[in-house]
Amino acid sequence: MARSYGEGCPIALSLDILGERWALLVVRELRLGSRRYRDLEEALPGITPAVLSRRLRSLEETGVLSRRQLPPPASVQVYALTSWGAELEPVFQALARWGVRSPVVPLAGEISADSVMLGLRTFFNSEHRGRESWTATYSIWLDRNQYWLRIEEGLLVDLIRGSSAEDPDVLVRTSKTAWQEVLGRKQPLLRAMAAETLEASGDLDALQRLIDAAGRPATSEQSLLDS
Amino acid sequence: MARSYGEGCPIALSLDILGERWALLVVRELRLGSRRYRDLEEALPGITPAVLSRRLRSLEETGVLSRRQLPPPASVQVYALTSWGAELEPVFQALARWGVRSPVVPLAGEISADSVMLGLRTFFNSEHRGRESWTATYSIWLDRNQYWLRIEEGLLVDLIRGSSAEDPDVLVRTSKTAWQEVLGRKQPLLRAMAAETLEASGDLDALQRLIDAAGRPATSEQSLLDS
DNA sequence: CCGGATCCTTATAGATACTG
DNA sequence: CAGTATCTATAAGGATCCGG
Repeated sequence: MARSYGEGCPIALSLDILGERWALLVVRELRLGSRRYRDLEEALPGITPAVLSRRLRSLEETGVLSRRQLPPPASVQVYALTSWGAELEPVFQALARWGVRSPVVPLAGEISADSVMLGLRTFFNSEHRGRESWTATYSIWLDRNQYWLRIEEGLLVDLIRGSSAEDPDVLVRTSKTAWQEVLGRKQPLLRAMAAETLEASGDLDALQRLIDAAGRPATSEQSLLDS
Repeated sequence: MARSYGEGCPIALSLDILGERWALLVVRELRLGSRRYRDLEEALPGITPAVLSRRLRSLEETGVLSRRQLPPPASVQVYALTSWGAELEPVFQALARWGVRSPVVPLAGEISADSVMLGLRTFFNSEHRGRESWTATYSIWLDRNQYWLRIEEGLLVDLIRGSSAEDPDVLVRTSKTAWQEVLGRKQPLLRAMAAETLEASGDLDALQRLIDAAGRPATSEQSLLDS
């Protein structure tokens, strides 16, 4: 927040806080829970230590995130969103839904497993299948990354890294790319299982429902620009 | 869009397109309709011609806005959002709702009449008063700026600069600051009228409903940070 | 190792002047 | 009016180094 727009507009204020390069991506990396400096550096290829350090300080000062010392024996420092920082969720949702429809600049490049799972949350449509509602817990492994997901009465109420104490209703083991293809409807669930690129056990019906509900509205290759 | 984050994440793509300084504020200025270069320069105090020019070119190239020549006799060039650019509305809404709750950095400074009217739209809550629904048109003058607003069955369906062919149900003439005080519940409508800081004619009941529905959730002076 | 700070280079923004 | 051109000041990128 070095240079301010100096306006009384809440949008300008948000941009004063989040508008510098890398700032919003640093926040994005904290959406699934707290992370260490090293995790952030790794998740943001291209960021330099000096910039990451400045952003963390600035975002801490403005109340978006907080730094905390984990108790011994871990004793490491982690960064986590404040409750106000967590309220950026609608901003991410809006940006993701907008970006995915980009008609000129193509969406290309690598995407992290975290982002794939967050995309599931972003495009989760609880209105799917005529409000059919279900409740289930999922443990999803994408390569080496484990996620825990809980749907309650058709609403995605929980998505975290790691596992939970309880046993999940569905256990999925797959790769990031195979999971993306299934979510993007490029490959039906059963076909991925037959091809052994996706391994699933438990309530397969609940898994199919999740995939149906999280399907995104096609990434508009042909959505024309209205000049 | 010079430097790209080079990610396949739709959020990163959105930031590639909108993340440079001033870019999103340029777009903000087009939310109420097309504007000329000069209007933008005036509405964005501090922007330099070189930066404005670069942003306009870049936003045009990426499909956010378009440049068009108005037909003679006007024959001037104006900038307008493409339909995809107009889909940024949820992003602005989310950013404004978030920024207004900033717990550390205060919301201070000047705000344009346009932004005041857009704030009305952002905080418009169609659920107000137990879904009571109404239909009305409003012509609102804030100092020298005229706006036209239409509510249909409790939904804000139209907000533009200028006027319409038809006569409005309500006509309001006031200053930007007086209007802000009335919207912010610092001054009741009737008191502002008595003090002659606000002049209104027509369906005053519809005016009161508009004010009730657009009231924002207090700007959290005391909303504490959860460390 | 982890969590940065430092130094140098390059790119972008700010300021001001000027032109078709 | 709608921008370019030029110059200066910041901030970001890249590489290396340092203390716990």
